[in-house]
Amino acid sequence: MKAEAAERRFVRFLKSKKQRVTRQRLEVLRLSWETHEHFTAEGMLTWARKLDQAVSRATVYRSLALLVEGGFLSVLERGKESSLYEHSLGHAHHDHMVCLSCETIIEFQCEAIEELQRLEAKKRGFNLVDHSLTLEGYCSQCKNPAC
Amino acid sequence: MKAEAAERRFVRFLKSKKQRVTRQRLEVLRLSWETHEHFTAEGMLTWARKLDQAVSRATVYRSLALLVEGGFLSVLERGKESSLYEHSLGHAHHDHMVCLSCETIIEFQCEAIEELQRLEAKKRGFNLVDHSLTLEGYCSQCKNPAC
DNA sequence: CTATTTGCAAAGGATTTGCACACGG
DNA sequence: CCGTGTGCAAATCCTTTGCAAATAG
Repeated sequence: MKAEAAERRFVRFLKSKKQRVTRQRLEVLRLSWETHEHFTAEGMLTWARKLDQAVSRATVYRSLALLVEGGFLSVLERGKESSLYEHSLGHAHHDHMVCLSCETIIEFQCEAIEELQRLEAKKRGFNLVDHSLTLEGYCSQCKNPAC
Repeated sequence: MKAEAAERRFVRFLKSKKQRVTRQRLEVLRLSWETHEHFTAEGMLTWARKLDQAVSRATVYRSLALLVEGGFLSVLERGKESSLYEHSLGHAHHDHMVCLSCETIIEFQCEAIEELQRLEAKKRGFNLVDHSLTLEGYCSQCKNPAC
């Protein structure tokens, strides 16, 4: 999805929630569309401050949460490490493999896994909303130090 | 696996790492075998203090990390929430469904999903070490408020 | 003996919050 | 204008760390 379309959709989303369209919120949305990498809240703050030195950390966090809630961004939580965000609208869902050595993130999709998840959920009368799957290991460029 | 067997194995594990067998470490191991629920570090601290008021929070955290490293416990990380631990040695691997409403945790196993994960990893020359899969949604007792 | 561990309290880091002011609709 | 949103700094929460004293082997 193009940045402009995302923006229009975000404005609609805000209005539907009776929330206001502010410069800061649009800025965070636009910036998140300008990269195809995963980014942190802190990274977003740095970018936003290049445009507007007054943007506050709190606003960046609040805007990111709003964008996640609206499905514009998806989050990759990393335990104690800061969360990574990526714009998701119009991107097919995917999961991640994270290299324990170089921290590279490889995205992958597997419809069969998704289907099995839905099946397992259904078996238990569980109403599936979302899921997160992360594979940990060593990427092809990093030898596994443990072996 | 029985508690005693786990204990013997833990002692062996510690020796192999040239680490010492201490009262505190054994206590944390034993206590983690006494419940079949998931527990937090703070919960473990509370239990441990019933036996020994002097146990420190730091030691509990350090022991839990050691037990995880040795494969005695597995962790369920929950973003900003505190991690949940459960004893895992001798338990088949399983994944979790977490109810967004009542927070109930349902465990499930699906060998087919595991197999597909291995396949996806192999495709990309990724040396798989571990994985975490969590399904979020609403359990059969909680109506999905969003619908 | 002497290298590890422990307990304590203080530090840490990511994220959230309270509040007065700014501002969108 | 009125109710949200923002910026700031302080607070929070879980977890980790530094260090002197205790202790395992």
